[in-house]
Amino acid sequence: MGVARGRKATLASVAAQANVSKITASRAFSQPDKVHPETLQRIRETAEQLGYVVNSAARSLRAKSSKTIGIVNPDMANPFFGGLTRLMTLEAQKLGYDTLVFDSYESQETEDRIIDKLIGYNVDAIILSVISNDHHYHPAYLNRLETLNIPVVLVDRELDVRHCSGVYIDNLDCGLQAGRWLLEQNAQRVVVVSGPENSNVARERVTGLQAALQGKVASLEVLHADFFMDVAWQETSRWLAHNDVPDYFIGCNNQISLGIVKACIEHQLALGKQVSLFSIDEVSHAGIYGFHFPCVSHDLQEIAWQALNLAIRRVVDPEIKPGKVIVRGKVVP
Amino acid sequence: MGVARGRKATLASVAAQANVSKITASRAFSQPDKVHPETLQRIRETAEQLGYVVNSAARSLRAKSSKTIGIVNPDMANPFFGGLTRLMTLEAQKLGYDTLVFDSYESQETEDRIIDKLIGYNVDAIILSVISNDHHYHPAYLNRLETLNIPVVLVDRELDVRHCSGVYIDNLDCGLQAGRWLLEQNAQRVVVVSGPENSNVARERVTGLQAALQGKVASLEVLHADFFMDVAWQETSRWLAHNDVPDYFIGCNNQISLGIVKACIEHQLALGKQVSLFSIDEVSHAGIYGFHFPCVSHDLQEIAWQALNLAIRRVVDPEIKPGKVIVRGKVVP
DNA sequence: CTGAAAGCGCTAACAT
DNA sequence: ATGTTAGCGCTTTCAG
Repeated sequence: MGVARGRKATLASVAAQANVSKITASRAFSQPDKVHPETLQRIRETAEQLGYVVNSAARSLRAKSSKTIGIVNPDMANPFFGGLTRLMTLEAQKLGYDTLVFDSYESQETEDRIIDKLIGYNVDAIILSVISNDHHYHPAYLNRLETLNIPVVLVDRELDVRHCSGVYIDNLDCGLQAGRWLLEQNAQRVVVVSGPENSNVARERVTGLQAALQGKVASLEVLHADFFMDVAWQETSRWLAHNDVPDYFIGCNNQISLGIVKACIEHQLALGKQVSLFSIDEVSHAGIYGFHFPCVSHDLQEIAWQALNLAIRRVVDPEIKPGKVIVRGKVVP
Repeated sequence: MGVARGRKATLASVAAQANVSKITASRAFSQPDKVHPETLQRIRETAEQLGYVVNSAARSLRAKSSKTIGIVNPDMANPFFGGLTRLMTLEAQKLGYDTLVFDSYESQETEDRIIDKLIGYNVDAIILSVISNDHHYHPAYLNRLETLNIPVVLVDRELDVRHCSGVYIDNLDCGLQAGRWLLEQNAQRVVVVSGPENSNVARERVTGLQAALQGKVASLEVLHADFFMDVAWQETSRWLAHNDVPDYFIGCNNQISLGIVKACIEHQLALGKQVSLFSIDEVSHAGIYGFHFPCVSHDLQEIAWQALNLAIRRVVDPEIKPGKVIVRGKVVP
């Protein structure tokens, strides 16, 4: 429609057409309140007509802030991270920021590359769930981000890094709450399927469970899997082959719980009758398939909001120190 | 490490340090084969040491190609789109392209905004699953994209737009294959839970089913839901309350099938015994919860590859006309 | 294989 | 409220 073929409308063309200077046209899009309403409208109309859209690349290059936040997750297919990302994106939108979302596929190399990419895009901050469960994971890019004064907010997987903010789950409390709830149910024989041994998240949850249950139940056994479904399924299955059915299985995250479900069903155990499952994190699709598993659930909305808040705060005022927020889950019986 | 605080290393700084001109340093990252190996290595080392990363914004601004492809989906939480996106991203990587991934949240307004954003990022092409099921949906941005010569590849949801490439599923064939398979199982009373009436995808699948089954089964009824779980669940549930249990339910996509599962289980029907389910698209988590539903399954890897191929082809040679690829599913019994 | 100059589209800093 | 100038970091083009 009246646009030269293959030629992109620029601020210059809009400005010329609307009889204003480039900078006024610029302000019409970045600081509309500093432009006279009539002028503003004329510019807006011209832009519309020319099909003009702001060139983010040029803006990022010149402006102090790109109004963009990077989000990096190890596995977007995991509903915990996928859901969180969607909520953070919505939250960012409200604050006038775009998000650039990347999946690191649980790969360290990919994570490295993505962070470089995000630096290259001049993001104002990075919200990051690292691929590692190890508290002492310290990838080289963290130093670079510190040097560049790009605020980092870690989510869920905690690292021992002073210059990063963090939103973490109170994992000890998760375990404690879960344990207390099980006591109320008079659970006697309890089997915990936990995550990898080097994972803080896993360890703390187990510690909480043990603190609440030790000595108060007939037996408390801990299996170690990792945070993926398959291993948890195999471990549970193996265990079931050699032991009597317990009162309760406890899954230490959503993927593990799925593994437990699969194993129990394969062993033809009536879940909820012969054996029960308590999950930390909600169990995907349970309701659809006719199950209800009590769990400790986390308010993703809250986590998303906190993460964004921690990020933006430091973007707006670089003097502000990194913050740390601990989010507590609650039992959904 | 030796980097000035808060100051980003630039090509100029790398070049100075390595005793070469900016352009040689530039080539070291964009066309390494055109730089003498020794020089190359010196530049690379200097860059490493300075923590230099290419500034994508500046590159996108100046270069012909940003080596970036935009991906837009209506719902990343749907495993069909989520999975596809992951595969397309991997495929793009192999070809040396980055992807910018956005979720339109099934909202037209968001879709509009995202497309503008992508134009602003100077993406080389856009791979798009639109929010609408309507064949005649024709958002204004499509004209803009045509004018700008930005190739568009539509995925799954077909639009009647000449200048867009497309990767579509052979929906009629889906229905036919499903129908034939049901005949082999001697299905007699069949209930199809379909998508919205204005959806081509839904209509074609139903047409295929009807063509295969009409007159060859005792009864064939079609319910209309939409492509989300909840409505399919309610419709199925309502139907079950007033009718005898059929031999087979057919779910016209993965979300609908989940709705059917939920309704059947709530009505205490033994899935696979009292009533069976055939799904178009795989049913999420079925295996975990102890079910196996025969389905028509689509090779996401193939779809992802085709989409990328169609996109890149036109990026590389703008003279190439939009292409259209139809992908056929196959029955997984 | 390497370089010098020009400029992509935008906005910060300073005018007016 | 609006304009002028300069320059962000890179790659294109033309030149050796």
